[in-house]
Amino acid sequence: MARAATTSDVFNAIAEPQRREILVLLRAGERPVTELARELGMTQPGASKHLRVLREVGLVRDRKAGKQRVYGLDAHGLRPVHEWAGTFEQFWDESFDRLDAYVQDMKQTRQEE
Amino acid sequence: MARAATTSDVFNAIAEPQRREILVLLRAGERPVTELARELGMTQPGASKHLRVLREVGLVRDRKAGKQRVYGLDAHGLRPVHEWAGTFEQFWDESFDRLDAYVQDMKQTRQEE
DNA sequence: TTGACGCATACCTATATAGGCATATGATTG
DNA sequence: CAATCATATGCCTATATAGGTATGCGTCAA
Repeated sequence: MARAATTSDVFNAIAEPQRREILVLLRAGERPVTELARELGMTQPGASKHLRVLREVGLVRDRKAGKQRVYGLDAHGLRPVHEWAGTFEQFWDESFDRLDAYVQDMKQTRQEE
Repeated sequence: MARAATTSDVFNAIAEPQRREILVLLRAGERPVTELARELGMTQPGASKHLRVLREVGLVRDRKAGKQRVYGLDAHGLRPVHEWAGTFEQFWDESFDRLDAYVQDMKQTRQEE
């Protein structure tokens, strides 16, 4: 099997650096495709493709504005990411003393089996 | 070009659902490979491969314990993910930056799906 | 030393991109 | 209607997996 589709979920969608850049740019406001492409130094088709992925997972939405199609941020879908990573918060501040203690525990437990 | 390598950064590493499951499991304590594989219903080589990716981006550490190799969590690398997603926090609760009512309607519609 | 056990790797296959380029699609204007 | 601008897509290539299977390697017990 290949890697999971980027359209399958938000975690895959934001795995791409350029897509994260797009989201950051859109934080400052809506933008048409060409402007996004220009600001990020990518081709127009390239920008459109990334925007499509972001749209399919619901991180951006588009709105027609004359000849242009304006993309805007919908960061709602990033909340699960934030919360998921947040569940590990207690582990990244502490020293590993605690973990090491746990390790010793496991070691003993196994030896006693 | 193909997609960026999973080993390139944490965002790519956690894009894989099974790897996220591994991290969640390790939150409860260290575990040898075989036990992880059993608990997650994957083959031993499969678990080893995912663990390798996680190790290369620094999300897990391994320690030899006799015949076994025990893997432990090092969630430190998840902090950037949490913080990055957090920079969008102001956008997922309240009204959108400069998006109009039309956008709000779209938001509600999608949330109801 | 010989097995047995636990794990990492090599190898192979199918798949999903990311990108570049050409072109179809839509909308706007003269 | 024709020309033009703004985007989206189709097509093609090279690459990076995710998984499965077989196997090599190191460790421990008898």
